[in-house]
This record gives sequence, structure tokens and C-alpha cells, in this order.
Amino acid sequence: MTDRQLEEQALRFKLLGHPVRLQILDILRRNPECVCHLEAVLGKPQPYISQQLRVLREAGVIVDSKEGLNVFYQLADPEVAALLNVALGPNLPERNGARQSVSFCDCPHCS
Amino acid sequence: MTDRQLEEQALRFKLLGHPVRLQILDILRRNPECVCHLEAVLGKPQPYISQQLRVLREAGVIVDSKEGLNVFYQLADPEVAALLNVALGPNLPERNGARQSVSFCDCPHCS
DNA sequence: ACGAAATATTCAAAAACATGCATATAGATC
DNA sequence: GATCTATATGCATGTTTTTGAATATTTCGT
Repeated sequence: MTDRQLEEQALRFKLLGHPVRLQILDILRRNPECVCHLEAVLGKPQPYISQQLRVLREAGVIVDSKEGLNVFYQLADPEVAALLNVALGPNLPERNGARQSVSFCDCPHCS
Repeated sequence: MTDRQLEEQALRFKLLGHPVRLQILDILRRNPECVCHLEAVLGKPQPYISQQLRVLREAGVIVDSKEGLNVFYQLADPEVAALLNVALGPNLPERNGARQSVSFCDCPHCS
């Protein structure tokens, strides 16, 4: 276990060591979601969510794709996915099968 | 995934999100070690190490047991062990079989 | 081109964290 | 009981993180 590996892994853990980011990742590991969706689910102000998304994006943990006005994010780091499986339980299809549309989000995917 | 669970897991991740603590845990998951051993291996001042050990101890991640003057710590949280297995690779007996005595540590276990 | 909606950026203030250093405690030995 | 050794604690300080709020940017529809 080299020092560099250790630093890298510590950095990954640090990203997950934040309740809001952790919840964002838990949502995104299921399906890609737009910012407004996360805003609706988390109940936090949009700029705040965008900031956390930026942290995750710049770390390479998530990637974004634009669809019109909306930006959809999804999990892009298999190592993080593995850690989430251990910490939060597996992301089973039968558990999360149908994407849950959220009534109070009116992005193209929800309505 | 309740909010409390999320907070708990985020806290656990936060503990691991620190290079020195991560390395300490990587050592302790192999064998119980005394503070002077960690001091020798990590090359950091003893009070600094004791501080990190306290953080981990108060979080319930490690436990201590006294042997004379020495205090031996060991990993006590199976969930953390599982995360370490994923992040740092499994703690295989054939990889770490014999406890590595460190020449520059003269605790009872090393000498 | 203009207005509106979705998202991003920037800045500031408070809180938390990391780290170094001085000192305190506890147990062993003489 | 004095002293030595291993470990713990307390405190000061600089740095990072967190979070809120204002504002900017992008893209679409008209």
C-alpha cells in the first residue's frame, strides 16, 4: 500500500463523508437525474446542490449530460459504486426497479 | 435509506477520509499494535498519533487493551473492515501472514 | 433579440478540522 | 516514593469545509 494509493483512497472517502453528497450519490447510482430532481428530493437550495455536484464532478465521481435546459448527472466511478454497495446496501433492481418519479419535480423525466 | 443511516455512514466515511487515520486502520486490521509501533511505522510524533487514535476510539472503530506500559489497539468495526477490503484490497493471510516486526520499535511484541 | 427557466459560479462568514507543541497521567522499576 | 517510560490530554493556530446568498450563464421559446 503506497502512500499515493492511501492518499487517493482517503480522498475518495472524504468525498463520501458528507451526508448530502452521500445522499446524492445514493440517488444517482440508481438512475441519472437532473438537478431539479435532486433539488426536489433533498429539499436544499439549488445553488447548494450545484456546488456539491461540482465537487463530485471535478473528482470524476459523476458525469453530466445536457438535455435541453436540464443537466442530468449519473454515477461514473465503479469504485465508489462498490463502496456504496457495502455501506448502504446493494442497489438491487428489485429494490429500486422502477425509477421513482417525484411529483414535485417537473423535469422531462418526471412528467 | 433513512436520514439517520445516511448521517451515520457519512460519519464513518469521514473517519476514513484522512490519510493518517486510513493508514492506521490498514495496519490495525492486520494485527493489534501498540502506539509506539504506529509511531515507528508512520514516522509521526506520538501525541499526533494518540490524537488520531482517540478519534477512532471515540467513534468505536478501534478498541484498546493495556499490556503493562503499552496500549494495544485493534480494529473493532466489521463495517469499516469491509470498506477497507473494498478500498485497499482484502487483508489476505498469505499477504500479511507473519506479523512484521519493526526493528525500530521495541515494544514487547516487536522485540 | 427578449424573457424565462435551469443550472452554474462567486463571494463571504462561520464552523470544523488538522497539526504542532507543552504538559499531564498512569504504570513499572528501583 | 522517586523516577522513568509509554501514552494521553489540552491548547493555540492556520487551513479547509460548509453553507447561505447574490449573481452570472446557458438554452429555450416567442
